[in-house]
Amino acid sequence: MDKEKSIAEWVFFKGLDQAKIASLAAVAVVKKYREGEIVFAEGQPGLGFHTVAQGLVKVFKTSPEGKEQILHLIGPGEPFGEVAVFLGSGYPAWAQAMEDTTTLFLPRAALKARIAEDPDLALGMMGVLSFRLVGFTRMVENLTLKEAPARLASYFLEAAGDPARKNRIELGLSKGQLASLLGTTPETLSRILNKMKSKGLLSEQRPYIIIEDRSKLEDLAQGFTRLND
Amino acid sequence: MDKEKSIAEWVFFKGLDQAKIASLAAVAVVKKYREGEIVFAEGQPGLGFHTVAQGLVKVFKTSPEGKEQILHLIGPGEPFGEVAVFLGSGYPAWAQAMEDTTTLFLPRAALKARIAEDPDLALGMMGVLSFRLVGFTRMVENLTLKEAPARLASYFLEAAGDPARKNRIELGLSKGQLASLLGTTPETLSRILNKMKSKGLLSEQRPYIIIEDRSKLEDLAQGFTRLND
DNA sequence: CGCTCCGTTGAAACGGTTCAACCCACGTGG
DNA sequence: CCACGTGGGTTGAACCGTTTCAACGGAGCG
Repeated sequence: MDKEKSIAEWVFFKGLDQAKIASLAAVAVVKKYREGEIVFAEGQPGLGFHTVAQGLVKVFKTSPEGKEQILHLIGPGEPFGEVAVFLGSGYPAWAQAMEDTTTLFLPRAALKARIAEDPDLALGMMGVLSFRLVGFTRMVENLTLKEAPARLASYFLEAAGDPARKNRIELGLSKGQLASLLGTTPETLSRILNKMKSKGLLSEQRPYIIIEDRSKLEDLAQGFTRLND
Repeated sequence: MDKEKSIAEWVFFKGLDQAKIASLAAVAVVKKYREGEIVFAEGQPGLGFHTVAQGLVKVFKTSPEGKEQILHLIGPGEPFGEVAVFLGSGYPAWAQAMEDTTTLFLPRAALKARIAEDPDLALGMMGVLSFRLVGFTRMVENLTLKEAPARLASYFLEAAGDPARKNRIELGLSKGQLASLLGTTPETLSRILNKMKSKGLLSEQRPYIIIEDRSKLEDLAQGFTRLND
């Protein structure tokens, strides 16, 4: 994941020409958050949306007992908090900076006005929303149709990238946070990881995970195989 | 859920004037599906999207072992299959008619052209996508942060509507399908339902469910209470 | 009538969580 | 420089919700 990107590469601005980008940037507000700081709370009125410039933000839900489920991790160039803008509602989840983070904040009114006069921007935004939706369908599929080992395997394969030449994964996350992203607990994650290592599917060289047997990992991810064979 | 709506009431067309609706309808194709018929398959190229005119469609994922997870139920006036249009990808899930169903199909190119020239349409579409996204956040929250009884309770409360005067719910679904929507099995659903009845939370008068104790049901839905007290 | 489909019930098995203890790396302050 | 506390990670064992498998009941329909 790039630490920094030119603004023209940002997902949200992709394909726009310089003039349009400049006109958007003109109404944007730079905001800074310390590691651990809450960017917005669930239910809080959605006055605009953010795009991460530098840093990492997690979007998540919490249960009354304090358990958390991460919905997305947002890195540089990626937007978050968009839905509240279009629904005119509160934010549907929490957002918190996982590192010191800088975002570009676009106020709701300004954004809607721009979109209303610029079809390219509108189409880009719809692409972003659609992409999110596909991500959620996969997430629900993983949570309900696959067990934890398969979810972890899927995660590693996705993190390694499709080109599939890089078998070394840097998980820029604590294992506890990874567990929350995968909808499980740190304990189970630890156990599964051990089993994967002992079966030769992967190894660990902190802070990296090395995929040792990609095809077996893929079988696991798709539910063709169990971790108890 | 209404059995039929005027086209101007459809989610997707809401707020558009008659001329615009007419121009969209002109490029739309009416399609008919028998109960059980597949509307589109996962991965199949997304050549356009549908809006249900009459009937009911389920959008779902399947596991290799044949288990299914319903993502959405789509009723009259609601669109489905939109994301493939904006991503230019295949459909991310399956769609199947649960009753005899008529849809209005809008080809991809026509839609994109219309959106490019009509900001209202674009904003409407973004509203639809955002609404879907919020639904997914709730779904993931329910699946990972709540247990099955709480999910069922949430479902009933939502189905009863917020105005909360109507305590009689018609579930237009087989219990097996409801189980699939809630991410569980018919057997567990049956057991939970029985427990809820025996605890006086609700009763059943086919094909209706009657909420008998709304506040207890709410406590359950929010995880304040367990079904074993 | 008999078939099929849906729903229900029971009992066993399973995956995952929970709780507790423990380890270790690290940073802080005496 | 060492003692100490802290937070992330790991391990073990009991527990729990849910699934699975099998059997059965009833409604609807050819």
